[in-house]
Amino acid sequence: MQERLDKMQRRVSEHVLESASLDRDLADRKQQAIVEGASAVLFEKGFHGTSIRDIAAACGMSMGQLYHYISSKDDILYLMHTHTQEIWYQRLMEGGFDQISDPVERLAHALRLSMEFIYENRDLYLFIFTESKHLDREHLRVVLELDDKNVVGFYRGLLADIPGLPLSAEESEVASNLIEFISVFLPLRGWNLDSEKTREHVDFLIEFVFRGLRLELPLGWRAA
Amino acid sequence: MQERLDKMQRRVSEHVLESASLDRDLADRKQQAIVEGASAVLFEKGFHGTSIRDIAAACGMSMGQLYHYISSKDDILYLMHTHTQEIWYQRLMEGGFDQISDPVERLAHALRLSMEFIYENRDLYLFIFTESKHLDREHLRVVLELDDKNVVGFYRGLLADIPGLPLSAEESEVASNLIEFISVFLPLRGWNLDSEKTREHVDFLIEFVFRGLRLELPLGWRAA
Amino acid sequence: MQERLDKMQRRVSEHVLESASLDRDLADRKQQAIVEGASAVLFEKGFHGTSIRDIAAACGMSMGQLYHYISSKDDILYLMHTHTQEIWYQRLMEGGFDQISDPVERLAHALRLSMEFIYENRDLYLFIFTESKHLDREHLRVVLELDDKNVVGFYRGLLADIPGLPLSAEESEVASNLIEFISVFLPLRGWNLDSEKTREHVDFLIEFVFRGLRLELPLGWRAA
Amino acid sequence: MQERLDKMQRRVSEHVLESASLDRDLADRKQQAIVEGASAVLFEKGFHGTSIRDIAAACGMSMGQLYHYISSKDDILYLMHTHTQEIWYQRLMEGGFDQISDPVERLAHALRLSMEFIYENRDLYLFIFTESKHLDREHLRVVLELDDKNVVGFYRGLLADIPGLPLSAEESEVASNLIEFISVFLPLRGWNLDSEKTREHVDFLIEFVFRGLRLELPLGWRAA
DNA sequence: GATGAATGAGGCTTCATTCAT
DNA sequence: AATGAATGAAGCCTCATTCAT
Repeated sequence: MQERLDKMQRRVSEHVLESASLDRDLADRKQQAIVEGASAVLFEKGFHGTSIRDIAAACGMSMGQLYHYISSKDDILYLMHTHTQEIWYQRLMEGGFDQISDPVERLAHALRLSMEFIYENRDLYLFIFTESKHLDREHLRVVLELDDKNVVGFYRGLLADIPGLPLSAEESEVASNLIEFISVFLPLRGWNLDSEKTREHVDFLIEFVFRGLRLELPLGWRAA
Repeated sequence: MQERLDKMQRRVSEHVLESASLDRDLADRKQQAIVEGASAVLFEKGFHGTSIRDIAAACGMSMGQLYHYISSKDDILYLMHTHTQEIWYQRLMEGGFDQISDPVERLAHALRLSMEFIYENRDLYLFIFTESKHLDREHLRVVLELDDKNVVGFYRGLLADIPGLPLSAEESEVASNLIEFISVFLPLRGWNLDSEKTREHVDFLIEFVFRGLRLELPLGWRAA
Repeated sequence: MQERLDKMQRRVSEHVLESASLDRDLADRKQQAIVEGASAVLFEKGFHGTSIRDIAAACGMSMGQLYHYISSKDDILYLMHTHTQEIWYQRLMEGGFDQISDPVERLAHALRLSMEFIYENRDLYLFIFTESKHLDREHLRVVLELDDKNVVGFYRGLLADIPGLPLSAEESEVASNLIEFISVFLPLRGWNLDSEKTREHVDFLIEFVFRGLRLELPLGWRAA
Repeated sequence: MQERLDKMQRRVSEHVLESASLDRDLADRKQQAIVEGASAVLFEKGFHGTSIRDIAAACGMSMGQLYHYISSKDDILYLMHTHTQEIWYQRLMEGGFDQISDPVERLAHALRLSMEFIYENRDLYLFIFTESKHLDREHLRVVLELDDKNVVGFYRGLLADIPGLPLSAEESEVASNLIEFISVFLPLRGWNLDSEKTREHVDFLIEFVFRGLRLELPLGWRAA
């Protein structure tokens, strides 16, 4: 598991910069700083509404410095995507998710952790999902690939571990993608909902998913 | 029912142009032409990537003429949204949906019609959902309001009509929004899925939703 | 003959702008204005040293206007080239060159007219010959093609008309290119020479070429 | 003769660096390495299209190291010029040119050696001639001076050595410059010509020059 | 009424050179 | 001594909107 995360992280600077003479560690740190520095402005103004000048200012970097660690504005969008996947995965690991042996319990726990995390980072997720179309073709390909491997693939793996899952292979595939989709429902389409009751909404969504999958929720799942 | 559609349509030109001297019918027809003419370019290049020149050319209009029927580029985005809601509603009506008396059957039928329609117009829906963030504040407000009234509200009404629906008020509200969300799943996140099996996927999604809502699917629902 | 000139001129706006809705006449006039307006700055600072802002200012146009009539800075370089070929050809025609029936006399006259014209426009020719390498691949191809057809081709035609020219086909080909080359000698490499004696230098160059070609100069050729 | 070459070489580092503390020999060697390392990139991308980073990378040096041996990017252009003159002169010397006593034979031999050398180094010559305009004023002055002294001056000397040369002083001056000019004809304007027949073209050019100068070619000159 | 030429601020990106490490 | 990260001005180009014709 840990090795997958490492692979994921290492990919970041690989895909963004190729310059031979470059301190890779520094580059990674700076890219991290860019993502963190840029987030607030990007969430507020959107990707197209934010200029490179805005981003440089928000990161406390000069434009020139910025361009040492990215090679185009699109790279920032790309970094936002990989960053999102990384921190999502990290949260799952920190949540002790991988210490649960029962696969159904694991699914329930993963759903709750995921939805809570995504809700906490709702600005980020709203940004990611509405701006992903603006990635250029090559970056988009990589991001979708990573998503398929790491996020959808994660749920695919969870479902596959459940013995006697009453779904066909094709249904499982749809379900894996659908679960990811439903997990971002609150940031993407939750504006009509009472934000004081998020906890209840998450409970409902988890129940909804389990029923949809014809699974019984484990005992005491709400205690999570 | 028909009166709701009328109200929806009438809103379009109201919000876009205020000039009293304009023939309202002509304006509506031209706006229709703009939306239809612009769609292909917009889907291909995205809203920011498409210039007013591109749109004028694609509509076979001069830029001047274009600006007689819209007052800013943003209006076009707004028109795309209202247009989408309109044709969605129209399809539902044409689908004979309002002649079904059993509320559960009506829900099943509405889901199928909706998902099929949305899949047929997947470029449009992808566009709408990824570009909605770029509406300016006022247009956005109106679009969300319309969506809440016409689309979410539509599902809200359907659920309310089901006697003994085993959901709390809060859960119903979440569910109405979630149903709309799931109905656009295929265009928004279906890229991993085999496009030859869309029919199966729609079936699965409908079953998923019904189970999620704790409802039994009506007999013969697949025949639809 | 006149038809060749027309063809040449018409090519200019064809290659530079494709936009469907564009007054072709206006475009041609504006492009002419651009070439004429930009020349002085370009000669002084070179192509790379001159910014689009400089050029716009020198032409009395806004940058936006400039870009209605060109589609990139490179286009200006391209226009300079075609413009040069045009005015060179125009001068030859005005010089009554095509009313001379004896082919050898025609050559002598063409050489003198050419060299005089090129010397008068020495800044332009210096610019053209030293900056041509900076044309992008496609424009370069077109320019070389035009040069081969119109300028080198012109000399090729003159040589071909001379009965009993004591040169092989291969030698004629070299000679045609060499004549064009020598005709720009003064602007390109004349800085060591006394600019008061240009007339003499031209005479010498013409004699040099005729001797090189094993041709006798026609009687009274100096009077031209 | 040798002393002229030495003087030429010594000038290089003199003009480029003034820092007294630098080992002159090391500096010369490094500058040599810079010219040789940078050539390929420069020919491919042109002077403006090549960044200092590109050059440093191509030379296998760090940017810092590069700036120890040059003081500005322009210096590199300057070094390319002096380098060109040096290797040209070197080739002439190696070609045994200075062992020929008959002045007309010497001219013929020099022309052939020159043209062959220039053709072999056509990328370099094309570069030199098209980029010389971008030298800053002071460097340009020096380069032109060196050219006048070493290259044109070389031909001037050869012509002066020919007894009974049927040219006036003014004509000789033009001729010296013209000979240099014609010797770079193939790289600069030879693109229309069949590159398989370069040998023939050189022969023709030499004959052309000799006839132009009213000189008889020495017996057996083709055997060279 | 209809056209499309004109505006000009602002977008992204590059790069020669310096200098802290 | 040697490195390459950092600077920031300046480069080319776009485009929503207006308005003279």
